Amino acid sequence: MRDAKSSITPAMFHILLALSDSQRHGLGIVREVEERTNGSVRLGPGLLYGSIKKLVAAGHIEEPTSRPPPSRDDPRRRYYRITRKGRSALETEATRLEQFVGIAREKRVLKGSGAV
Amino acid sequence: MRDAKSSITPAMFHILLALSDSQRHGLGIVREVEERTNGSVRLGPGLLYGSIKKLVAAGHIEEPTSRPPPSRDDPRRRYYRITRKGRSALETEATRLEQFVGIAREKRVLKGSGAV
DNA sequence: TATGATATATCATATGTTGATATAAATGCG
DNA sequence: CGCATTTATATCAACATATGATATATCATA
Repeated sequence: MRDAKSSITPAMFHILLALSDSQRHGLGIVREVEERTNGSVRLGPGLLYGSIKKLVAAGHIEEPTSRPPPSRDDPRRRYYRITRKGRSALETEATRLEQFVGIAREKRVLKGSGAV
Repeated sequence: MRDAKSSITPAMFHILLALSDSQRHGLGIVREVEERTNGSVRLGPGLLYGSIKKLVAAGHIEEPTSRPPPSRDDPRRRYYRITRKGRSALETEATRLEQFVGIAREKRVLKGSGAV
């Protein structure tokens, strides 16, 4: 919906979150997101590579010059790391979601979270 | 992105959340959402009425038989209230968002929330 | 050296969002 | 009262985002 000032898409949020603690390649991002969310978020190839392209264009992520040691590397892979700008956008979005969860808690939508 | 088993859209989430503590009419929903989110979520007419139509079709919300006393009513309004099914879908989505915020916290993306 | 797994990439289609436009009735005021 | 403004619902074309099939190539291994 109409968000206050240009924010990231849900797919971009998950990609940035996956890159927030480590650089990863495309399918590495997919695995991290799937594991962390218990399979509730699954990024298909169209969404993944399309979103990566936009995130690079926006300066939210970039390809690092360094790669893992050849023993653990695979030349087909393209690695990405989050930029300062990307981390800032991610933080903004995480804070927004936190606010939504807070509203849900106030309205007693979430089970077992007595506090108001 | 590809969510585990048919879930609601972001717009539907906010509409259900606005209806979770009171029945409201269309523009009443818009106001509630805008206030609660500090203006960060704004529902335009296309998204509002389109989403309402789908939520009714899905059995997540319904039009109540009772209306406010004539003194406070406006016959142009169409009121809606959340159903059991809608509340369940809302709870599921709120729990998902809570999980995402938890991940962000673990990855130290959110400022001033020391705990891991 | 074949086979399956991994990896990136694109595309047509489907779904979701935006904002302009339309229509009409309620409200406020000189 | 008469008239402008606000409130209210509704639709639509254009645009953005997501889905899943398809393509291509390389890697790992039996």
